[in-house]
Formats: sequence, C-alpha cells, structure tokens
Amino acid sequence: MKMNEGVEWAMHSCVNLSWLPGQAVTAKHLAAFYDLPTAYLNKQLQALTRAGILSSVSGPKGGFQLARDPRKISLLDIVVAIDGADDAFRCTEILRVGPGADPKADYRKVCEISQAMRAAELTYRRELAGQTIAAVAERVVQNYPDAPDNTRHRFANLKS
Amino acid sequence: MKMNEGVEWAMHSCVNLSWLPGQAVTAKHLAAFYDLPTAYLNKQLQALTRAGILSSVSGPKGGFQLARDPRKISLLDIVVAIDGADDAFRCTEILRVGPGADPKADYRKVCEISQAMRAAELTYRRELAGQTIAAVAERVVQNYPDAPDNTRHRFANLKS
DNA sequence: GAGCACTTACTCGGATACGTACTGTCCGAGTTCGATGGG
DNA sequence: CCCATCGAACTCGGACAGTACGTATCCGAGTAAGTGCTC
Repeated sequence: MKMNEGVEWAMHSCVNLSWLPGQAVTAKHLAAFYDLPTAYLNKQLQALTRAGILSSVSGPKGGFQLARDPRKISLLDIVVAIDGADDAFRCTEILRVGPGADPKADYRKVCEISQAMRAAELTYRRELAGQTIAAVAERVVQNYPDAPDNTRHRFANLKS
Repeated sequence: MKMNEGVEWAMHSCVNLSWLPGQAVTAKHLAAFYDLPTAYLNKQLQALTRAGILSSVSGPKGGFQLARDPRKISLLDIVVAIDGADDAFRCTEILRVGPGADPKADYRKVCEISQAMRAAELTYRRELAGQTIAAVAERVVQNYPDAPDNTRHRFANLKS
C-alpha cells in the first residue's frame, strides 16, 4: 500500500502558491523549485484543477493559482484529488459465500472486519480533513519566518 | 492507494481459526470456505506464518493454526504482515532542493507536511492496533450467536 | 500616429509508452500415514 | 503376530508468469502578447 508520490509534490506546491496569491505560476516554475519532472507535475496540477483546488490559465502569462482561500483547502482534499476517493481497504464481501449468507445483506456494513477497517480509515481521513494548507504554511512560518520571502525571491529569480 | 486484497482474506481466516483452536486447518479448506484461489491464499498464510501470527505444519494432517491467543493478535499485525510496515505516504524530502536547504537536517521530521501525514497515519495505525481478532470475533458472536458452530460444521463437512 | 490583423511564442490538456508491484499459478521439499515383507 | 522398512499421498514453501496501476513523457489545442501593415 503506497500513496501516489504526486501527493507530496502537490501539497508543497499548494503551500508555495499560498505565498504567491493572485499570480499565475507555471508548472515549469513549480517543477524547477524542487527539481521535479515538469510534465509529470503538470499532470498532478491538472488533477488539482479538476478538483477545483487550483485554477489554471493557458497561454503566455498563464499558469496555476489557488482557486480558493488556503484555509478552505484541507490535506484530505489534495489526497482525494490525486490519489482518488476510494478506501484503501476494499471489502469484497467474501462472507456472501460463507455459511448463512444473506444475498440481500450489505456486507460492507454487516461485516465486523469491514467496519473496523472503515472506522480506522475514517479517523485517518478526519485527521487529514482537519489540516489545511493555511495551517501548515503558518507552522512553517513559525519555524522559518523567512520562508515566504525566500520562496517569493526564488520564484522571481527563475528565468525564462 | 489500495491495500492488498489478501488482508481481507487473512483477517477472515484468522477469525475462523480462532473458532477452531488447537487443530491444523489446511489452506485448501480455508480457501474453499470463501471460494478463494487456494495457492494465492496459501501465499498470504505464509506471510502470516513468517510474522509469527500463525504456525504451520507440513504433510498430511498438516495445516495452519493461530500461533498465539487471538486477544494478542491485532488487525494492525495482520496488515503489517501482509501489506508491509512502510507508511503509505513517503516523504522524499524534496525540501532539500528548496531554498535554505540544510543537508544535515532530517526533513521527515522537519517538514510540516511530512509530520501532518505521519500523524494521520499514526491515528490510523493506533485504531487498528486497538482492534484484536478476539474482539472482532466476539462482536460477530453477539450479532450471530450460531456463527462459530456454523463455521465448525462447515469445516467438518469439507471433504478431501 | 492610431488601430487592426497576423504571426509567434508560450502554456495547459489529454493521449501515449514504460516500469514496478500486486495478482495468480506452478512445481519441489518435507512429513505423515499406510502397506508390505521379514522375523 | 509384531515390527521395521519402504512407498505413496498430502501439505507447506518458495520460485515463476500475467496483469493492472503508478510513473514518465510527448505532442496538440488554446491564448495572449508583440509586430507589422494599413488607414
């Protein structure tokens, strides 16, 4: 069980974008910031755009920017946008074949194992839903007050 | 992000084994119980054996049985045994390339994003670690008091 | 000199290959039981 | 009749293919700016 690597890239990119409000940043620049493959990062940014987290503009002077207030963007939103909304544990309802099977029962709700796994994933998602891009960025600022300025400076110095 | 399907099979098999204490059950029988591919289930049972959750005996009259008290087997134990112990979210420390990078820093502990994701996975694992095979089996009995007897009966009737 | 049309360059977007890991299967090592031959 | 030896059948164990998904890349659609021409 491993999560898409693009999730990490997307989260860092969103934090960076939260420090450059109102301006469109190209995928090329976002990729150069962490030395990532441009085309592949672009693919992740597209997913974020489809999910309504980013807004995109084509053409020269185009790029990506946050589509809404970073306080309204949770880490779960990003995970769902890139990694999908499905649970990691998939109940295939094998109990249907077991003894005393009830064809019309929903074993995803009856099966105790399924319930336990879903409950665990629920706490996981609840935790991620409680963390926002703004909150993460705020904690970064507390530890490294110069981070936003450094970021803006670096983006300004990325040529072409 | 999806989990190995074998996790579900392994959990159900462990619950069934908890109702047949002291006797070795073959992979063939455990597979027939839910109409699963025998060889593939066997592979999962091997993993559980390597993890010390099951004990195995070869030859005729051989098979698998729980290696310890089901109250000491958590759902997390099974997930780790089959799906691996690695976290789903992998911090690749891309901040090393960013501005003000400190080559000797451990960004898995410094990076706020990495910390948030690890915290979420920790709650997930804590939840799974709190659930045992015995507890799950107990809840099944509360809802279906005949389940253990039905299971034993069905295993007894599986010929060859 | 001002306005308009065209060209150009740049960016996002989706369609297309590649690699890894989950899924599924097979055959060999080891063990127990039963049969058989001898004492 | 009892025991030892041999053979056979059954099970786990690890090694071997098939397939789906994550990873990586490329080229086309669309857009805005810049340029040159016309009025």
